[in-house]
Amino acid sequence: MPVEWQPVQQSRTHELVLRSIEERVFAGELRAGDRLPPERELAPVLGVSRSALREALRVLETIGVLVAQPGRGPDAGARIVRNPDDALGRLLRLHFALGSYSLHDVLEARVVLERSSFEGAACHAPDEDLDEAEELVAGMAEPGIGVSAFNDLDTRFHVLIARSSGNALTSTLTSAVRESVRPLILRALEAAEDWPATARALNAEHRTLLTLVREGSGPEAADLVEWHIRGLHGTLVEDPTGPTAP
Amino acid sequence: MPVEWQPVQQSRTHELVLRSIEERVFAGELRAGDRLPPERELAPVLGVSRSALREALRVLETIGVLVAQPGRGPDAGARIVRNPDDALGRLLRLHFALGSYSLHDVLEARVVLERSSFEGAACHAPDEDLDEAEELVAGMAEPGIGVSAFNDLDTRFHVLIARSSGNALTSTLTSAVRESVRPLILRALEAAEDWPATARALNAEHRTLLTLVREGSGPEAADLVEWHIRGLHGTLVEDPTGPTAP
DNA sequence: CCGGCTCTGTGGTCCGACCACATGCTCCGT
DNA sequence: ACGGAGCATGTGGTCGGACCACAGAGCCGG
Repeated sequence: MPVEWQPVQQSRTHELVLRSIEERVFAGELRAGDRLPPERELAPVLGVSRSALREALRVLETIGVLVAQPGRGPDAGARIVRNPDDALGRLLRLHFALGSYSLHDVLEARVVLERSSFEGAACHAPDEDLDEAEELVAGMAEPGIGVSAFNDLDTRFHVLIARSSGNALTSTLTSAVRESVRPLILRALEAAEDWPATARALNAEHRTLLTLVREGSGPEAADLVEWHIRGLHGTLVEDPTGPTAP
Repeated sequence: MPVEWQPVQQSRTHELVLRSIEERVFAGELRAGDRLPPERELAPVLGVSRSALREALRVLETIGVLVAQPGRGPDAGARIVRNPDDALGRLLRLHFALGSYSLHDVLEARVVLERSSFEGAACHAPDEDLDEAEELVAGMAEPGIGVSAFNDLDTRFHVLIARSSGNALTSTLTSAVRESVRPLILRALEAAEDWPATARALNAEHRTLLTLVREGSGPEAADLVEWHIRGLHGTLVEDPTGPTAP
């Protein structure tokens, strides 16, 4: 006796097409860089209309597994790629906007992921990344910097550290989560009572973080970034017009 | 002067439609449970063809933000939902198959996420979830259990703990990451030299984990699950036919 | 040799039609 | 008056064909 009922197999054509292409990927027959046949050829081979095929391709495109460009030549057509970041970012942004995740959940996830990022960065970050981070920190220290510009640089700082941690997966997740709360952080910073003082405090933390990473003090950097994130999120509030529990 | 060049705005119609719907979500005008107008009405309102609109809807559907079903009545049509798990799972599975992430990256991500899951579960897990976990552990302890069935139960165990941790986001991420390595773990278990002994060892760890969670020993549970995961991943190997560096 | 032109192939879009299905309504028989 | 069979309606899903915009390939003339 089966332990559980499974939802019956949907038979929408584009899902079948999608499954067919996915299987080729899982089997290793389709690899990054490969090109798919032109839509007008592939559709009749699969026995579906071009529309159905296109919807499947669109799905793969939103997952960040496929890009398509018109024209002619070696770069034209539909190609398998690996670009998960945009896809993951859009996914989390939308779901956060819909209230699938509470602010508290995002906070905890950020803490966990960025702790790992900074520990990894303390071990593996190449110098050029740290130099770039240095520039970002310097940019945030510019006197009279606007809230919006500060937020952009801060995002890039955290994302850069994540990328330099040497772990592509946690890097992607960190970026996506950070991006998903970007508008919220922006509003929080705009609501700050004494913006210059806030900026100075955050900058001091950034500079200390970078120093700890440079000298390889992973655990200390992790603790500080946790404190850094919790401090900032403490000033955030749930968007009153936005997501709430159902 | 802008600090950086931005890629020029693509003008593919379905992307404009997508952006338009996304903005409604971000603005809070579209909330979970809302219904979109029928495709045949919405397309002319947006000034696009039905095909272009449908491609945008398909994107939203793969993100887990929309479901559509034909027919008539209150449940028919396109509805805004919050179902990120399937979307995230498919995304990570495909990208892992394409080699966007190395096995090591996934291991570290699992460690970080599941540590957090078990710590959270030790604090907030409701008793009924732990009872269900108990059943799963008991199921895995059945003598003569097959590798495949064991793998299924093990997956459900880890996912259940993640869900009971009270954090929807880390839960989703944990599930997705665990699912993405499921086939790999399956092959590793199948290749185990002494499967019954392996199963016994894993079961002992599961039982101890559950006990630690029940008594609220978060840090100890986190340490054990890290050891548990690292031990299992140590037996895994990169798929020789599968993803490799470009 | 080179510059411009045309040809060709690609994805992107649009239109109109039909299909499958589930609901809601009507209408007839009891 | 009630109930069930059957039709009407509205929804997403699919299909086929046509056209558009664009970018490279190849030709042709200077």
